[in-house]
Amino acid sequence: MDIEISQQHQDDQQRVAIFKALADANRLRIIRVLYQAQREMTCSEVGAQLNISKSTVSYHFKALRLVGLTNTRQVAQTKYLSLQFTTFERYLPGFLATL
Amino acid sequence: MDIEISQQHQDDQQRVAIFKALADANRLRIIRVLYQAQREMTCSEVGAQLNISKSTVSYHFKALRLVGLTNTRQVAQTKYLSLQFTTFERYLPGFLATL
DNA sequence: TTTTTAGTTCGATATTTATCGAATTAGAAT
DNA sequence: ATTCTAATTCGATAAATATCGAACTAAAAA
Repeated sequence: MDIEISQQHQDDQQRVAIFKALADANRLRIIRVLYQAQREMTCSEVGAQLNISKSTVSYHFKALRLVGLTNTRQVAQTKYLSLQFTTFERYLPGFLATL
Repeated sequence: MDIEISQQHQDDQQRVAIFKALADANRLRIIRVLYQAQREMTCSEVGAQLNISKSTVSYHFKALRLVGLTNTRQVAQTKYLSLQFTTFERYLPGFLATL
């Protein structure tokens, strides 16, 4: 019983973190761009497309990555971002399709 | 085209508001309690169950109501809260089942 | 080796937010 | 009319967050 409760509590921590990550217009835009492009994108690319400073984009990229909503693949100094679909499936099944 | 973009933007405003509303452990607990109870609940009732002060519960109730995640039915000075399923369906289909 | 490029981190700032107890409102019950 | 009950609002406070430009790091290119 205690185990179940604390498990639920832990899941809530993760849910809160994920919702926080999604509760920002720029991060939603980043997710949409990635979803619609159906491919990886770099920091600069997203920054240019959405007209946000590179430091801010970097900040948001990190926020998304930290809660497991995105993946990073690094090639030299360039980082490619993509959606981590399993996280969406698990915590927000059907959400991406609503974008 | 502009119409579609601004429509998308407006939807994002709503999405951000909804995610903000869900990005709080106490509000998630309130939603779970309402979902599992499968019935309306009052401010006091929820406050007692979750051990939160009544002013804080009232604050959270309002937050949930303002973004359309819950309904209120008032009887005299007592307010009964319930989930607004249509909002969940529209913006977070399948989410409630993950709780 | 110098210069360019991609991204991160830092410092500063302004805004938002969660929380509580106290005061308040409005209705119910005595 | 007084008292009790349910909920909201207020004031204060502490914590989190988004943003930018500037400084920095590390790798690629020249």
